[in-house]
Amino acid sequence: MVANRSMMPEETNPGLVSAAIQAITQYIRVEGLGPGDLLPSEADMTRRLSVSRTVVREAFRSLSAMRLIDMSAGRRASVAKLDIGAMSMVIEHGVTTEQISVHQVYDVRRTIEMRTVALAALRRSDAEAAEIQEYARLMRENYRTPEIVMEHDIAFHEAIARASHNPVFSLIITAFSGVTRRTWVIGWRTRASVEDQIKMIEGHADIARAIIAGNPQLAAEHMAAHFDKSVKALNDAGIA
Amino acid sequence: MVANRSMMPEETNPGLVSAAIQAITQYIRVEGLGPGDLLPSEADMTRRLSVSRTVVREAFRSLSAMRLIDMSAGRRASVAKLDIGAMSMVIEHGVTTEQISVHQVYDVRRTIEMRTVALAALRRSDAEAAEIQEYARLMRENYRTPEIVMEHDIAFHEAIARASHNPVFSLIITAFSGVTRRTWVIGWRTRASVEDQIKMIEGHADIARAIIAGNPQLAAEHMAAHFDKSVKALNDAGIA
DNA sequence: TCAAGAAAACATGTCATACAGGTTGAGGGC
DNA sequence: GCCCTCAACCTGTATGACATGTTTTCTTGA
Repeated sequence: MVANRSMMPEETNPGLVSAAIQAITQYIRVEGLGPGDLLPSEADMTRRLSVSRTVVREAFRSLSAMRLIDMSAGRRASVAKLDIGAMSMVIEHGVTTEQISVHQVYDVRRTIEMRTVALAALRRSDAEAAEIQEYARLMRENYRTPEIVMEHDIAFHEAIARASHNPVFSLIITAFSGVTRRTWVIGWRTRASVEDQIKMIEGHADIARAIIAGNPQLAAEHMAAHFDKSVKALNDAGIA
Repeated sequence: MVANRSMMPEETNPGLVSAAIQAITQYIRVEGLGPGDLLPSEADMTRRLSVSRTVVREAFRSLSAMRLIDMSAGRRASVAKLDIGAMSMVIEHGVTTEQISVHQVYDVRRTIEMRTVALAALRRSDAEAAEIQEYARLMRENYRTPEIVMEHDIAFHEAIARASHNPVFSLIITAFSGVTRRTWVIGWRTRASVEDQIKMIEGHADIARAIIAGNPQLAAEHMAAHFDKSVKALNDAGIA
């Protein structure tokens, strides 16, 4: 069985697998597939591309790892809904291999979230406003249990990103959540007194109120203040 | 040969491959590997994880597709330098499956680039400043050949992102370049007269000058104006 | 002694085959 | 007409084989 090595004029990597990945993504584009639509079976793809099932499988598997497609036993692969999948892994990888610092992540988050919060103030539905407010309330209610505060904190920021109604913002912010989880507690601990901790939680309530009031400027200011305090906490903790 | 299915307490996907991916990334973290460092061979990993080479290969291949590791024939896989790899594929996928609109991408770019340009004005080295200026010059010089203008345009924005000295910004902006390539010409064509086109190119020169002058406010203003004009051009072209 | 070159050891790339187990739809029994 | 069973199809994993690329080792010759 002879493989066609010359289909892709500008192939990134040599190798049949890369070509197969290209072919599959191109298939999605050409066929105009959307989330949920089924792809050809592996056997089918094997015939189309004239390569072994091994190659096709590795290609499918790669796309699945990036969450561009969904795979599960017995059923054919389908086009996936937008998902952080790969993006969060790239960020995590960058941080764990020390190619990205926590400060750099916070700068990006600050930049983006000053925008998402303003958009949220302008575009949020009532349900979204209620959800955001609820997370702020839950943070206050559980202020004695850092882990729970953290999860609601993260959910709070993700909810704001969703309320911006721009999935790209949502995608990026959610991709950072993993890094946030690994540094959040450190920032919390530098807030020595309970008053400081409550003040930090109240910062979230301020943001929520500004969103509900539909005041983008105020919301952005509160968000900026919140990040400035977070970065200061990281600095105090000696995080590079 | 019996596989150990219970290593990972919080496995995301069922299946040995997902577990293997987790194990490999964890290996990188635990061993403290950085870019260029070698990973165990497939055979080695096969023994460690007690799974078939098939599974290990699919895991390696997935990480390679996300550009978290580098693979090539004959040599062992190594930890990769930070690369857009996966991120650009996620964005492309979102756009081609119509889960992300071009406008949404532009909003994100505007948000981020107003920051990168300000940072670049503050932090750019002389070499970086010269590079940015050079791209602006090349745009002017080739104003008759849209494709060349486009490539220099993209390089211009990427250079600014690099000059921000925050690789995360650089990563995100570069990940959008693919989408930009697919819409740029449309925006160009709506600029009917040569004067409009030159005005657009001069906008880039304005940005470059502000960066060289070390004026972050001015640079951000020029960048905002540039994006406003670009979005208007897309609107005029009827891009949703 | 040492350097160049050959060979062995090791690594990945691809293929073929096999079988277990999940999913789905067709057909038959009621 | 409904439910059940089973066949057809699909993915998940394992194994073995061989081509080809890379590194290490050892031999050989100067």
